[in-house]
Amino acid sequence: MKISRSGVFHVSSAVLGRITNVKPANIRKDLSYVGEYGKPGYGYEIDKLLAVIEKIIGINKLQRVIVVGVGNIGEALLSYQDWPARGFEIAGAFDKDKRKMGRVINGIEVRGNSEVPSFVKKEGIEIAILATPTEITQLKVNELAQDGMRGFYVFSPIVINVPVGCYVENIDMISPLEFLVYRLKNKISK
Amino acid sequence: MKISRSGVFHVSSAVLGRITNVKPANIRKDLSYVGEYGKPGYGYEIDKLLAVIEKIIGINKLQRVIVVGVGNIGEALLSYQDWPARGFEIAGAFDKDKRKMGRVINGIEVRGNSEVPSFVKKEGIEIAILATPTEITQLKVNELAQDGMRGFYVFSPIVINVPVGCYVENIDMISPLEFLVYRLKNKISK
DNA sequence: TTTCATTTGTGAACATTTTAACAAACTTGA
DNA sequence: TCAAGTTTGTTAAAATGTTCACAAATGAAA
Ligand SMILES: NC(=O)c1ccc[n+]([C@@H]2O[C@H](COP(=O)([O-])OP(=O)(O)OC[C@H]3O[C@@H](n4cnc5c(N)ncnc54)[C@H](O)[C@@H]3O)[C@@H](O)[C@H]2O)c1
Ligand SMILES: NC(=O)c1ccc[n+]([C@@H]2O[C@H](COP(=O)([O-])OP(=O)(O)OC[C@H]3O[C@@H](n4cnc5c(N)ncnc54)[C@H](O)[C@@H]3O)[C@@H](O)[C@H]2O)c1
Repeated sequence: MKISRSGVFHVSSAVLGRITNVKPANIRKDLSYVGEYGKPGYGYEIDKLLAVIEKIIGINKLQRVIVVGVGNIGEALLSYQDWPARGFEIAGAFDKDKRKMGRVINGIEVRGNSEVPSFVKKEGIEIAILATPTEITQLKVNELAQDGMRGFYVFSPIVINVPVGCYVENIDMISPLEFLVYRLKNKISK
Repeated sequence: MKISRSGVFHVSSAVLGRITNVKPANIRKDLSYVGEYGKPGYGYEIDKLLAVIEKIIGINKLQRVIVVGVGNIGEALLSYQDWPARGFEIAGAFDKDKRKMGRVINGIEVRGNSEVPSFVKKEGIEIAILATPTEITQLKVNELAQDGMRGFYVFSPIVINVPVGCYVENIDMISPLEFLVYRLKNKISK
C-alpha cells in the first residue's frame, strides 16, 4: 500500500505496524534511535519521514552504478524500469563477451571489460553490481577494487572478501526459496 | 570455497567459521539444536552434514516449481543453469502476454495463464515463483492460492498476504543495494 | 478555552541470541 | 597401549533485541 500522495499526510506507528507486520512499539523505538520525527496524538508526517529515511540511507541523491556481467541477471537489471524511482541509475554495463559488447539495452551500451578503469574514473563511480559466473566473481571484485570501486553488490551465492575501505553486499536469490520449502514442510508461519 | 569432494572428508567448526565469517561457538551451538553430528577431536563429516542439512530444509528431494510472469526476472530464472544443483526444477512457466506464450526458454515452454489450474493439479505442484508487475502480484497470489498453490516466492518489493496454510517469502533485490550505499556512506563494516 | 481522544517517546521488564570457557570425547602417532 | 593434541557439546554469563505500559504532548471538537 502506497500511503503517500493519497490525501493522507500523516501516519501512526499503529498503521505502519499493520502495513508491515511489525509491532507499533518496535517501530516507535526504532525511529526514536534516529531522532524525534513524530507528534503525539498525530503520528509521523509521511513526506518528512520518507525524506529523513532516504537521507539516512543516502539515497536522497541519485546513486550511479555500473553492472558487470550482462548475462541472465545482468540483462534483467539493465531492463529494469524502476531504478530511478529507487534512487539509482545504471551508468554503464560491461561484459567480456564480444557478442554482448556494443549491444544497447534499455538505452545502456554494453562495453568491454578493458573500458572499466577509465569509465569509472571519468564518471566518478564507486559502486558495482556483479552478475558474473560464480567462479570468477571474487577475482572480478579484486580487479574492480584495484580500479577504485568501493562498493560491491554481488549476485553469486558465495562469501566475498574485500580490502579494508571496501564494502560488499551479497544476495542469494535461491536461499529464500529453500527457506520457503522448509517453512512449507514444517508449517512455520514465521 | 567448495570443501566437499577435494580430498577432505571432515571439517571443524573453526574452519567452517573462517569460511563463513561466523564464530565457531555459534556454529557448534546451532548444529547442536538439530542433533549431534560432530565428533570431538575430528569435526563434522562433510557428506553427512550436507545430507542432514538438506534433509532438514527439505531439499533432499527435487522440488518442482512454476514461474509466473516471464519478463526480465522471469526469463533470467528460466535461463538459470544451476536449478538442479540447488535441488529445484522449473516444471512450467506462465505469462498472460500472447507474445511470450509458446516460446521455449531453456527447454521450458511458456504457457498461458488459463493453463495454470490444470497444470499444477496434474503435476502436483505447490510452489510458485512470482515475477509479475508489482501492481498485480497480490492479486495473482490470491488467484494461485485458489488454484491450490501453497508456497509463494515473490520478487515484488511489497508485503504480500496469504490465507492460512499458505506461506510466502519475499525478495527485494534493491534493498541490499540501498544498505550498501548506507554502509559505504557511514563506513560500517558490518 | 477546556475537555477528550490519540499517539508519541522511553524506562523497565522480559526474551532471545551470542560469546566464552571447559570437561569430556575422540583421533593420531609412537 | 598410552600420551598429546584436537574439537565437540553444553553451561553460564554477557550482550542485544523486543514488548509493555504509561506520563507527557498534541490535535480536534465543542
Ligand atoms: N540467472 C538466475 O536466475 C540466477 C539465480 C540465482 C543466482 N544467480 C547467480 O547470479 C550470477 C550470474 O548468473 P547469470 O545466470 O546471470 O549468469 P550468466 O552466465 O547468464 O551471465 C554471466 C555473464 O558474465 C559475463 N562474464 C563472464 N566473465 C566475465 C568477466 N571476466 N568480466 C565481465 N563479464 C564476464 C558472461 O559473458 C555472461 O554474460 C551467478 O553467480 C549465478 O549463480 C543467477
Ligand atoms: N528486473 C529487475 O531487475 C528487478 C529488480 C528488482 C525488482 N524487480 C521486481 O520483480 C518484479 C518483476 O519485474 P520484471 O522487471 O521482471 O517485470 P516485467 O514487466 O519485465 O515482467 C513482468 C511479466 O509479467 C507478465 N504478466 C503481467 N501480468 C500477468 C498476469 N496477470 N499473469 C501472468 N503474467 C503476467 C508480463 O507479461 C511480463 O512478462 C517486479 O515486481 C519488479 O519490481 C525486478
